[in-house]
Amino acid sequence: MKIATFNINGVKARLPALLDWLRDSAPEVAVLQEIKSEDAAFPAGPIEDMGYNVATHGQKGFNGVAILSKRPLEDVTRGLPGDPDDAQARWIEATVSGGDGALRVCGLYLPNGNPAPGPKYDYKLAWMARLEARARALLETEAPVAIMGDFNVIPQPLDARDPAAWTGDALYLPQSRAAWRRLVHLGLTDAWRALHDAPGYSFWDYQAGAWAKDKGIRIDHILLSPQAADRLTACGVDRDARGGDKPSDHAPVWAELEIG
DNA sequence: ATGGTAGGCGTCCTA
Repeated sequence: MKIATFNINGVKARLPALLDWLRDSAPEVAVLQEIKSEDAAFPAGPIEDMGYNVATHGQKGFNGVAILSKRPLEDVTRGLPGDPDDAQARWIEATVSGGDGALRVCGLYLPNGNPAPGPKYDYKLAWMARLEARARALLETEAPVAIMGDFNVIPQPLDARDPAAWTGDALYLPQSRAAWRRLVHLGLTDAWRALHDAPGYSFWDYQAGAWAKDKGIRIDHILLSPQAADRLTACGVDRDARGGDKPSDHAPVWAELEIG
């Protein structure tokens, strides 16, 4: 089962690029971030025509997440637990059943948090604390779970071409990276880092020729529960998508799990 | 080199 995450930065502007990527990479399950669309306006038709079931958790103008799956989506839930007053659409879960087991898929768009310090950074850290609580509950199920999306965290210096440029940024501040470590240390496997020593960038700013100079960062991650990590066979970044026509500023990240 | 670019129903905000 090939699973993938892709921050598409606006589904309306990105629909041709999204359809091209789905055709070329053909993930079984894909989570999307920054759809920047309400549920009713999400262009599900052309995606369903490619054989995907679609579940969205949208919001007008900003944020918004979705899950696409060639197999039926079961038990869909929307919103990260822990704060009933949080109106930002950044979390969606669904179960995808394979022939020999089910995978709980979580798609997330973690708050950027800039400028830091400030209320946006406070929101990021509070959101990460809620994420840790949700991950702990998911791990207690002892089932295959994938928590994936745009984490807006650069875990280590290796994950940035120019780490010094990110000093003081909410994506790289010690508190952000400590919260990431607390999450992973619950018992999750960072799929890319488990299989690769290479940087594995997934984001390049539109500005200042970052893509041309490969000044990237790795912020799109796939975290696996032990029961999912046992079945991990490959992980990759679809860099071609970043170099295409009218690209997102992110590239998709995918993992292959031996779940039939 | 403290700029630069992109998307969204927007005369700015978010990234």
